[in-house]
Amino acid sequence: MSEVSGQEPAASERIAAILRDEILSGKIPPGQRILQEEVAERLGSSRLPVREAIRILDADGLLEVEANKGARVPYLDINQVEVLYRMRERLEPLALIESMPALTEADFERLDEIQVRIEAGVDVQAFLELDREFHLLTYSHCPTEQLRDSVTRLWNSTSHYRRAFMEITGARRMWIVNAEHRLLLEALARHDSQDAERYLVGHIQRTRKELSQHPEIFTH
Amino acid sequence: MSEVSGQEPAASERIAAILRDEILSGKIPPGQRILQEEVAERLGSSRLPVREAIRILDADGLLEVEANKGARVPYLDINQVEVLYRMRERLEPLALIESMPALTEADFERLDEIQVRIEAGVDVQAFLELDREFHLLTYSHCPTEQLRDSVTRLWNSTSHYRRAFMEITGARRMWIVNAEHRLLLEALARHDSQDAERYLVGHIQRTRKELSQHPEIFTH
DNA sequence: GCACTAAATTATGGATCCAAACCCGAGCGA
DNA sequence: TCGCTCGGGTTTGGATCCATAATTTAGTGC
Repeated sequence: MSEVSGQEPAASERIAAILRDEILSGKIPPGQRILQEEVAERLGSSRLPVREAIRILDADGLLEVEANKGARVPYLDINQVEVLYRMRERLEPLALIESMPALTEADFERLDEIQVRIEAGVDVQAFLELDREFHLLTYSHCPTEQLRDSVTRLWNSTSHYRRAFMEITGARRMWIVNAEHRLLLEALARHDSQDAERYLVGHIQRTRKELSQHPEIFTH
Repeated sequence: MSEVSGQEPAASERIAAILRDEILSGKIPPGQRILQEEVAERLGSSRLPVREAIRILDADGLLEVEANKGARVPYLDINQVEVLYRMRERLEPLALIESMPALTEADFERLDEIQVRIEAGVDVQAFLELDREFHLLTYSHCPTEQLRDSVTRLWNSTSHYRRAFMEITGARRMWIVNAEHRLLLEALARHDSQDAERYLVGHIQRTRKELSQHPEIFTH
């Protein structure tokens, strides 16, 4: 057999993953309507698994669906994004605390590798992907799936605005991100949950404040 | 036409609502498998809207689905429920703060009415429903849908264990709940967000601690 | 020329049928 | 006796077809 995979993921999962990528990468921007038939044809399936995929992405906070009117990538206003960031400030430290004790040596090596690459200077798209992997990796051993999922949802639904922010501000203040990441890593290595939580909250809070100084991101 | 309703909610929504009720009320307990065909026949529809309903309830945290293996109400162990309570301790104060300024006179009247009925003494099922309405009403004006949904998810996925706890402990320590609710109401009436947050966190924390003293709830 | 209406087009929602995966038990062999 | 394999039945996953709701467009009357 050509497929080595042990478990074929259901077609709906596969389609959801593809659409998720396209939304997170900005290929499908906020406001754009998702046409079931168009997606089905493009991905070579019937409309049914697309419908299920849309439900999945709705649950992920990436789409909003209205009965008989279809699905679209939601526009968020500045107040909504602010609240999403405040949710992150409260939930992510909990995920970090739950995950921290189980972080392995391999995790720390990967985290360091990611941070080195960020510091080497990368374009916006690469930074967004690395930054996402960095933080979600620090939460990855959190044993409670609901918490991991909630955090992922928050990252998903704010990704477009993080990109818009980065594209506006460029790499000017990147040294702050790097300093915060380094401090966080150092606290994690010491297994100092208090410091780790403090640095993480500061990191998210600062981002929120800088973001709210650019209301032009939210005009559409 | 006999139906006055302006907007028929989709069948999948209707079915999801029915199943949600049955899960929250305990008619469908943790561990029980959901058979699509059985539900479809019972509710007089085809399997398709049931499938969509299952996706919705999965997103609500009420079901867990596995590819090709169907959906079931998840068992949670004591550690998972502890983390869900810690999430509540962090998220619900935020929802309360966001909602508080928009609470109306009618809301306060309803809150008082609910509390009076709780104090009058009710059975477990009625208490659970009133308590849920009480708290969710205090969050109802939170303008961010994601936050309201997250809080609702947390209430949903812990409801079974709240019931089990109440059935074990009975009304013995109900006076504490009543005192906490009254203090919370009073702080809300004063528009004192600091006090309201403090009382709310204490309320949830105490419940979590009492719950964790009854590990027998989680044996199955 | 503009506004309102009605029909046609388009997209989503639902039902039925078929295919594939999983589960359980019987039978065989070590 | 235990374990493995093979097969039938059950259940979920996917495709196609039809119904219904929304949108757009063409037409008509003022």
